[in-house]
Amino acid sequence: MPDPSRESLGFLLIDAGRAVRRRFELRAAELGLSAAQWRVIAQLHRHGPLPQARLAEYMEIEPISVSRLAERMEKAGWIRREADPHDRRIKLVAPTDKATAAFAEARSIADALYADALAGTPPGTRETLIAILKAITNNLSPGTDHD
Amino acid sequence: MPDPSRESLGFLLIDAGRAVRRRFELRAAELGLSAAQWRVIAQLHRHGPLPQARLAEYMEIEPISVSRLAERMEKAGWIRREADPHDRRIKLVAPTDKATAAFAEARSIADALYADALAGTPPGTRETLIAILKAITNNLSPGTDHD
DNA sequence: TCAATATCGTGAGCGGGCTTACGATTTCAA
DNA sequence: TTGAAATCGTAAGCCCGCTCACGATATTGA
Repeated sequence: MPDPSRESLGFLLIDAGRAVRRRFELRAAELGLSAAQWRVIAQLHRHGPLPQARLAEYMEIEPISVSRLAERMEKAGWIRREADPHDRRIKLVAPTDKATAAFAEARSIADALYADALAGTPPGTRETLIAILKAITNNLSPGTDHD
Repeated sequence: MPDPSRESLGFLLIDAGRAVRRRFELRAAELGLSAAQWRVIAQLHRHGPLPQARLAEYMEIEPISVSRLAERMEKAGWIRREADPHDRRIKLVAPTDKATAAFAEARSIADALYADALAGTPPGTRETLIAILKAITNNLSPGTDHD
């Protein structure tokens, strides 16, 4: 039998993603930052202050998930949520100084982690993997117009 | 700036995994089977009836997660949980006929999904990706003795 | 102008992960 | 033999996704 579980692309993908997340959170535990929270901060540093709806698009999750996430992050002092002066529906999310400081830390944790993850693989593996993952996400995402 | 979010291996991995899971569950919705539940059934068909602790090891999740998952699956009629005659601590998990029937269905859904996911990529991409993902999981898992 | 439509954020409730902590068993070593 | 240690399953309580449903606000079109 062709090993219905271990050879399954989906299983492997989900396993690998979970392993990376688990390791990151283990090492970033003292920062008090989860993987999802780090993703938020990274988006904010990339794009500047954002409405929650925009954040949801960039992260490719649902607005309600951003709502909960932002609520916890605001409570923990990672972000501020300010009213948009031009549109009273919108809450503009911005990183605090604490978030900006943690960003660099988390980045280096992640870099070290990726090095660990790819240890022992041939050179160029990272680029190959990135290209494949982008293709997969593009192929499977409905609004297919990333990057 | 080197695109701190979109180029991040972790983000890409998590995004791709989520995209695959989302698509699978969309198509398997009429089976009433989630990705995690399908993983359980796949393990049972691979290994036969298992104690929950063994299932947790194979799936690389915590026993408590299996506990909840199995509880829901039992209620939905996917599995039975029987007492082990030789060890009263153990609950042996076995698939029902309903699960066995759904297994083949889900398998073909997954196969079609993987084909979609890798559409437009060079031949051999699948094998390359599988090899890399296995390496990552091995590198990052504590008990490192998989396949 | 003003009613229909679209967008924004969130409540309720659920699935699936996790850590920590526990009682019930079994196994093992003194 | 018996007490310590390991193993099994689960309760409690959290984070992070989701669908469905909703009020509030903007935008648009008749």
